[in-house]
Amino acid sequence: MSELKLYNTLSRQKEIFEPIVKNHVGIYVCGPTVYSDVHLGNCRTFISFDIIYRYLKYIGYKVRYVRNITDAGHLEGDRDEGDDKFSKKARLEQLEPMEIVQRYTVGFHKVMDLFNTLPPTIEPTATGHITEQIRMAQQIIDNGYAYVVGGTVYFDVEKYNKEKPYGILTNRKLEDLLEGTRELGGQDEKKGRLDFALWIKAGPEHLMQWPSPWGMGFPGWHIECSAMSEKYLGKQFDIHGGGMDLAATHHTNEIAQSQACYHVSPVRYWIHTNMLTVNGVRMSKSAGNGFLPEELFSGSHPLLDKAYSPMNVRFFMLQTHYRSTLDFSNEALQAAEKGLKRLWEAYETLTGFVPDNVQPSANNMIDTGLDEKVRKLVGEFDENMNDDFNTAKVLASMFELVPVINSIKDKTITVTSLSTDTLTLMQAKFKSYLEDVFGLKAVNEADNAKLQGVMQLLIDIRKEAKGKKDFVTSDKIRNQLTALGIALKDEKDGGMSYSFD
RNA sequence: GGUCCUGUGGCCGAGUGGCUAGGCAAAGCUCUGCAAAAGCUUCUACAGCGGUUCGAAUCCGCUCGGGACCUCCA
Repeated sequence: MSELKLYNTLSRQKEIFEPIVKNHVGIYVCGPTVYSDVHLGNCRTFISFDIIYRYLKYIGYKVRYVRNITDAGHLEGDRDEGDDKFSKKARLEQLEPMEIVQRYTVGFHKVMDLFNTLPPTIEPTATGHITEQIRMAQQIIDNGYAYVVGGTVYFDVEKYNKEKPYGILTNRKLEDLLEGTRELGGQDEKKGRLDFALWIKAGPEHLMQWPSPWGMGFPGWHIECSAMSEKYLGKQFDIHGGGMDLAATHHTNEIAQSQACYHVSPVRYWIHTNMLTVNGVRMSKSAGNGFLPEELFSGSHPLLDKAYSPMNVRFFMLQTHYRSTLDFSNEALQAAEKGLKRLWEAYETLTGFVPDNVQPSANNMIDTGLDEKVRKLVGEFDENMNDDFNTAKVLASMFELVPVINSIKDKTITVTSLSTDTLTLMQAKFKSYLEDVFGLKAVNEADNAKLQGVMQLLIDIRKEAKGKKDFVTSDKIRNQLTALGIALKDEKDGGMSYSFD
């Protein structure tokens, strides 16, 4: 099998993945800021990393997957003087900040569960790691890369840049970055325009504040990820991920903080996922074009024609590479829905095949050409995932196998055309990929025993009617079931099957 | 202005210089009491203009268009 290659933002090219500790992977992903509902764009990132996490496990790594919950310190405005997002929302709704945090954390977990994403192995919160953040800020001060002004601690970007390239992650020079920044006003207390706060002095109006060596205050946004990733993954770890929008500021600052604190570059591979767009424009909270998962599942959003299931959306996302933007539209979702149905039904059919152990005779010779084609396509699953997690290509290979599966079902091809090994391999790989790596599951839990009994009864009655050429009765059964969203299909061998829309 | 990404057939979308991506839609055929499903077949595109090359969607240059980041956002 080929080696896993992944695109590293730091080098702007695909690199062969080599973990720091053999057989183990440490991965940190920036999680949500829980002051409002997660929208679908947020979900895309977490679903992408869920698949990366699942794949790393699938190829045998022991993975420690840390994804934080930001529940403090994220400022509302673009300056270091705004209120914290939680305080603001809490004041607005007359709630405790922690009630806000709890509500949206629970909501986030519920949505992640609907999308069938696995929980991270550690999910630390910023408020649970205040002392770690204070300690780190202090160390950065002691190392000479931060300074205190009136109870606020600032990171000295220009000093840091003299030793290490500050803009390394997004390939920017400090001078260019400075150009894009406004002049410091008279009110500003920080020395450099790019300096950012590690710790922020709290005023009496701030609802969330903690004691520190510099007085009462709360942590800056970037320090939490540096402190928590170091605590659980070490001073240097394998993979750090997040949305592309975080690279330029948040992740750039994380690198600077960790480097200034521990004198080592914290992350080996930076992975960034691209944005979800609506009509070509990025979905975001501030643009007001966000889709809530609920609106999608219920079809209540004005731009949607109908409801789409979580698995439908997950599949839709798999059809695009994680580093490409993905545009969200009715048409695309409907196409994905039909594609998933076709693929999933083929998968269920495949699962039902029993490998034939009969010795090949003149009548059931193995079709070597077909057998090789199947093996080749199945082999491509791993190859394509190893190529920077190309889920779209894996699905393409799977779809090419669908006609083979359906032809076996229709007896156009005999099961014995494939060797037992090949058939078993195909079954195993489909299961591994669709369920374990892609995290898809059957949309309709049709394994309700009573419902199955009723369906079997209707099928028997219809068969009898058809046998007597009583097509009025047989059509009535089928048509009424269709109206209920149950498709009854006559199979080639005289049997009948059904599926739920 | 700076740093990048991007422009693929009706739509969505993969694409490592030479081999049919794939999905959806559409058309025809087969199967079928009818239908649905399924199978087979058809639709063979790479923004424009130059260049490199035996050969480019893929590399280089220019032009035009779209987007992201540089300020809170996955």
